[in-house]
Amino acid sequence: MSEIKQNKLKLYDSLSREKRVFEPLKSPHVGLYVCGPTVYGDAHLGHARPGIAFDIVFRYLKHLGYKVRYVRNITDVGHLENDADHGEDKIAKKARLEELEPMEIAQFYTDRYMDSMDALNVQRPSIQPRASGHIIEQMEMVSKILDSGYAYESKGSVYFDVKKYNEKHNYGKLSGRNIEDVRENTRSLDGQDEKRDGVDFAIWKNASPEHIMRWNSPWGSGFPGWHMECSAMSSKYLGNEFDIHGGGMDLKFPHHESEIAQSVAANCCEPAKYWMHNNMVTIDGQKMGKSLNNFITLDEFFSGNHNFLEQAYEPMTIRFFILQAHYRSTVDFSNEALIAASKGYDKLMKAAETLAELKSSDKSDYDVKAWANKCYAAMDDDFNTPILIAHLFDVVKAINSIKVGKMSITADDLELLKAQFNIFVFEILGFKASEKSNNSANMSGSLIDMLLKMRHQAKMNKDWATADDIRNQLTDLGVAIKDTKDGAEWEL
RNA sequence: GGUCUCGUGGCCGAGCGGCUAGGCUGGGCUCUGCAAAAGCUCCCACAGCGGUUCGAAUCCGCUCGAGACCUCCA
Repeated sequence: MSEIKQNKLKLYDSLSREKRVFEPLKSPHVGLYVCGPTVYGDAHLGHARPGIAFDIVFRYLKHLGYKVRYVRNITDVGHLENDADHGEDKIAKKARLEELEPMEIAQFYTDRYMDSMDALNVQRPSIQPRASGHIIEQMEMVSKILDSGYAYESKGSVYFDVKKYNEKHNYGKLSGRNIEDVRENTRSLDGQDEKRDGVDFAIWKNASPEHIMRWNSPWGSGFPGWHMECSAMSSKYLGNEFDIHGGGMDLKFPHHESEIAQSVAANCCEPAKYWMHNNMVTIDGQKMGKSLNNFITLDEFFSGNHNFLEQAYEPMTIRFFILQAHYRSTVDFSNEALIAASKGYDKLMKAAETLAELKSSDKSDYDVKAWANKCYAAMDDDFNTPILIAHLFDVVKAINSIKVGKMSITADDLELLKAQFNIFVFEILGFKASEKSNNSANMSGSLIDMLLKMRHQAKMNKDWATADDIRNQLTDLGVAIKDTKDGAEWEL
């Protein structure tokens, strides 16, 4: 039996709209389901948000000792287009344009998505199920809902009967709206005349002739409704009731709202004990998204190849930037903010190196335990990473002070500090030092050390011209020289 | 139009009844042959107007402004 760390983790539950103490249904096991990407385009900064936010949830829960099964789906089928492409699958549409197999497109962008997430040091979920691989499960769930009487068949499609559901249950409880408001504001969609009520939504959709992705079903040739995949796959891998369901705020309605209704109708219970929603990334104060066409892809950030970008940004800068804001707040993108994040991140990483070489003495001026407790308190308070990062910079100051000799630390405290610092920075926040150390780097390191010796000799002789010449030339090559009391240090 | 969020210093962003985070930027000082780095330090903000309170950025009301969802969206 594994030990769960003593903690008072609270998380904000979107359904009850309050912070609740986290208590898993079947401790030490935790089931976490997050809505993943629709793979018909490159991942942009907006996709990094839930990727990183729930990576933190995943990492922290594991750190606390829970056995977490993290499921994040890949949507490669099912989302309807509006406008000119009534009823045509988004992926199928793209496929037609590029004359590729739909699955080829899906695979291509799935791989690209994974690459981007890997670059951001987002840990891979335990399971990444594809919607197209779970058509049978989805059909089974549609049947169950029909059996329970909360759906009806109409012209080869199956619709969820919201009105009937709402008689006994509350459709709208998650997104905070009532069925009348929804009805009034529903615009006319394809297939509206097939529905008994405008608020009803398709759980199985009849495929029009030009629709490429289609499967035979008891109701005819078609494809699953928009929200079925998450309901079917979450219950398959995590059970009818699991702990946490996450996703972007923009999915609350209608996606998550409908998921709840489907699960109640099919399985007689609500799927998740806690609902978590990350907020949006904005650009010029507006949501960055596909529909507004104002997005910048992660690859573009990494390469700097975009008009908005003044420079390229390291993946870890993006990660740091996102974690400096709380996941439930919007973050506004700007070059200025990213450059600031980049500098702050470098400072943190330098401190990590300094810490590794720190020397202890016989007394401590820094209360390491109190510091660590504050860090845990920040994480326990709904994963408050900005506060955690603020505490990290507090200890960075202490680390630098100890190095300069203005503060001191005992061997025991130093050991604890190293352990906890690494836990918070690398294990929980998931940062990683940039990989500079390889053979050629070692070689150039030796060469730089040699040049520094020559410079030291020149300095002894008060030959400032030579000393400065060596330093300036190294600086031009991108090697920064820092003179300290113990001799010169350098970094790339 | 409906539902709901949010408006914090030069910028980004926490806090959500008192002790006024943190990062970036800018000024000063220490160290140093100079520089860089680091340390110390300064710049004490909470959209506006009322109200509650001994006390409000934090609670309530109104006004103004921004945004999200209501359609695929992370």
